[in-house]
Amino acid sequence: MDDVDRALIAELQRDAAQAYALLGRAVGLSAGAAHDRVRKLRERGVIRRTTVEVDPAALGQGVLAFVMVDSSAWMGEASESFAAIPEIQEAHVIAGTASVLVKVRTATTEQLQDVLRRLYAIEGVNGTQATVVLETFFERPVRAD
Amino acid sequence: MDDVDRALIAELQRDAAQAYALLGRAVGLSAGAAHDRVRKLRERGVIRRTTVEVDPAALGQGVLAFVMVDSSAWMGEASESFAAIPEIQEAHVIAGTASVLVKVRTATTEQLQDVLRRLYAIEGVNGTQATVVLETFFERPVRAD
DNA sequence: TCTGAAATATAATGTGC
DNA sequence: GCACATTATATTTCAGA
Repeated sequence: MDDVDRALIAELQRDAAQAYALLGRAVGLSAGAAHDRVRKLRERGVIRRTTVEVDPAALGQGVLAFVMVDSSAWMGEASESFAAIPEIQEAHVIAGTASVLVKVRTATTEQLQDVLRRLYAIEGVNGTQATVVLETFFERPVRAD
Repeated sequence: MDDVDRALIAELQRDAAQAYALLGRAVGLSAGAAHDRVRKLRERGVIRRTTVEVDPAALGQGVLAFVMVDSSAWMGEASESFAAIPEIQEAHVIAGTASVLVKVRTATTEQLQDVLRRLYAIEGVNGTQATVVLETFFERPVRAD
């Protein structure tokens, strides 16, 4: 995991569809060497997968909200309960008054309300505190360099 | 933007490195037809780019926190001020008491503290309320199906 | 661990349906 | 808009340094 690996990752985050020859040139390596390093980064799990970034609004998910989920019980084993709600994009156990923070995308605020209803149905959930996003400044990949 | 397009996007989110022949088979299309639809989805901006998903911990960013940024002034034009802090992965203008919600990744809590310091330095920022993530249940792509 | 080249597979394009 | 065929291009592998 040296500077060349980090540069490769940064390039791949920018465009994972480019040829290895180009990728190698960007970091000062031959196509074969770039290929080899990327393969190892995948094997070691540093690179988890190649994926596409989509426009949520184009998929009919123009509403973004963060929801603090308050609970009475220990939520450390409740991962599946949250994963079962498809509108939830992220779920994190947090330190503080609430116990879980979730990121939710829906088409409408009515659907957001329905997600809150389903969150209340999870065993141990006491309350929710939803914060609706008015504008997203930016969402960018994990910093590689 | 029909069900086939949505299925294509879901498949590409799972693995954007697969061949068009496989991709087409997964949604009941020939390789050429799949290729054509994906090209159009890119042109229309539904698919923004092909990228790689990385393990933040492997890049030395094991600390994740969400920070509510309170402000006195209107923060609607402050995008660049937040973007200038590389540890900030996402920044959203929100409805509610705070005005901006940011997602931050650092190596240590000391570095998180330093990010808070830099947030305070932004014109109009009154205070911050950081919530450290203890465990991430999941982070998954935008729902396509 | 890299380079360079050869074999193999895929992408991209165009034609007809 | 889809399927098929053809060309161009990239991936993948391997020998050698």
